[in-house]
Amino acid sequence: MNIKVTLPDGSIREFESGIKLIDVIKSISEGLARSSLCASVNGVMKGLCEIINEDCQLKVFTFKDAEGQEVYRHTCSHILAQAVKNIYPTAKLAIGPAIKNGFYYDFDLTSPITIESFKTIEAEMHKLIKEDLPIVRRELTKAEAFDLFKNRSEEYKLELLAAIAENEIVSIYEQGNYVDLCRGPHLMSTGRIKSFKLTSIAGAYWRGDSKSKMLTRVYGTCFEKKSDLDEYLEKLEDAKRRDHNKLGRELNYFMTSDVIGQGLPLLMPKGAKTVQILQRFVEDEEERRGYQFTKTPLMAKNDLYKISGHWDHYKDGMFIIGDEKVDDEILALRPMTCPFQFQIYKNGLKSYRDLPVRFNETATLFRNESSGEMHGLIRVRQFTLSDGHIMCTREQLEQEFKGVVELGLYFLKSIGLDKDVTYRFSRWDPNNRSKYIDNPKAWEDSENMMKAFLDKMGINYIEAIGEAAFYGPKLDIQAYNVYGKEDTLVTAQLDFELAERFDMTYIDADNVKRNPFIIHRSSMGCYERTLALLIEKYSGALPLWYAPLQVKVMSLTDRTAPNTNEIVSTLRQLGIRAEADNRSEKIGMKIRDAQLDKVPYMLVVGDKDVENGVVSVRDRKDGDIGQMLLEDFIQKVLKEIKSLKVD
RNA sequence: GCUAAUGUAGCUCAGUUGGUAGAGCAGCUGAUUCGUAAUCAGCAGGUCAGGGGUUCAAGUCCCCUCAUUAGCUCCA
Repeated sequence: MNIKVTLPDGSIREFESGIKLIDVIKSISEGLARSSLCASVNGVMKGLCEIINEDCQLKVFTFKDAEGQEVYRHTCSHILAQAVKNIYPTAKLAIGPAIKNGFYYDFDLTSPITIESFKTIEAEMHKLIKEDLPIVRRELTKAEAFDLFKNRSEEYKLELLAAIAENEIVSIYEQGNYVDLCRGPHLMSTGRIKSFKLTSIAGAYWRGDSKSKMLTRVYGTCFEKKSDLDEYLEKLEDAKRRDHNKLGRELNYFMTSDVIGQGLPLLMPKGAKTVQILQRFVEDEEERRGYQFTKTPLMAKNDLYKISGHWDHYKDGMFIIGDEKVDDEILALRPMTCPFQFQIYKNGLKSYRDLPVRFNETATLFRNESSGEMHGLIRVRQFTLSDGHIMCTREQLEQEFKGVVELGLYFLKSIGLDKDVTYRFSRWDPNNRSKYIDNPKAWEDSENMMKAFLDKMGINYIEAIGEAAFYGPKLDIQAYNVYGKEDTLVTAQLDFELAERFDMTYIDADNVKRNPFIIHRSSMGCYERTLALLIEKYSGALPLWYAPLQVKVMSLTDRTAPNTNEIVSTLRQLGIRAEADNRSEKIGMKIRDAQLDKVPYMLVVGDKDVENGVVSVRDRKDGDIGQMLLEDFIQKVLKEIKSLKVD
């Protein structure tokens, strides 16, 4: 019997039923057969050894396709597992998927794997690849699979099987002496893997549950071409060189101290200067956009957090002063600003004519992150947020929400991060209600509302279930550090609950008391985190307008030291951040130091410059750009600052 | 919090099977006054993260604490 197959180019060919996919592809082109890794048949992913026996639509994937890469890397994770089993026969297999740029496999080991063992494991993997073991897919009943993995003492596989429905058929993949429970698909044989490298080792909880056993996770990466692998590894190395945690310390933006404590970085003059510039910029711009600036206490009685719900939902994350059993009054450092600004809103009766009320605050917050979470300036225990809350009517909500998102984007664009973020619509998880205010109707309403706003604004977002705040859905603008780890930079949140809890009201036009809607928002995120991301993005060479030092003025000889001092003082009068370098060093040395310090402009002042009334200008990127009048240099700098800062 | 790695001069690092603590850069002093990424010489610099233990002897071996890093979990 023949079947009709619609080929990738749209043409239809007939084949004998039961033909292997690889043979179908070979009939299209030998070249494609060599580069193809997997295929989809009527939209279902298949390995190339699998057969087809019905009319179908065929798509073929190579390493150029995400589908092909995934299968390729997934197979490489199986080879890793096989190698580990060969070397450590007592190792138990957990799971081993493909991930972005690579793969991992989780093992339960009796003796630990170290980085030093990577060489041995990689050698074994090379051996398995060289043997070019065929990878065979078999389908078993759940009971058969259970027996198989029981005989092999793979307890984790048994646990995975237990979660599968009783009468379901499961697939296993075999290569040589190795068997894995796996949905697949996989490559046809181990020899298809061309270049790989094990990259790191880490602990990971079984099934991602912190109550479960900690397994050993081995990470690796693989590519079809050695050159692509090398390029990727080089990119990783380059990213590490930009790590703010290293660069930020080297360039004296921040430091930490053993006696101060974990997650409590100290911003040094350079870091503090940039943060100050950004804060002033944010505060001024928000004032223009109708925000009123507040300054509220850094701590409060726990009664406040009991009303807000934080005491129930996030007590573990707060620094609490006093012992409930001993003290009458318990204070807590604030982990957020909202209930404080809410108290200001409540001061005095509000009319609908007063709305929207927009409060902003440069708010220092304290969150007791668990010890393993801290990361440089990105995750810390004390930070300063460009915080704010808007109280408005239902009718004003869309306009206000839009304003919040636009403001956030404006700031991101101003500092240069707007192209490096993704948008996440963070929703609640109806299956995990203990984390949220249990009011499904309100969740549905507010999520629908936010979705409508986002769609109307044309924001390209992904939805994330279970990432909402406990009081409402969020739009999170996500940024990525040099390791690819994601963190929230800016957030805009709808709150349908706290106004009622805090008895925040306004008198509406019909003389009825109503609760306002609340938007919780940040506009530039928290400054420590933003600074970290900026250092990574620019490798420490921050754009002129918020670089801590803008101009270094260098004397060529001791004779011109008075001139550099005078130039520095002129620049400072105009608000340009300048410093003199009058050391008795050669100019090459001074330039080297200023370059390493990533100062945007260097002015060399020698006898000739003084004679001609000019300065010799050096740009940190373009090098020596020649002599110009100091006045012209000033105009150039001021113009550049203006053009960088505002869209 | 969990799994693991790391912590030696201001910085980057070396330090062998346990036997008196090392280099480069930075710093200080002196000389040099120089035109776009390191001038030369001399000097000084350490409770080897902190604490406890084993040993005739500990930077080195063991235990605890603190901090840093990667990943997991968490992230209002």
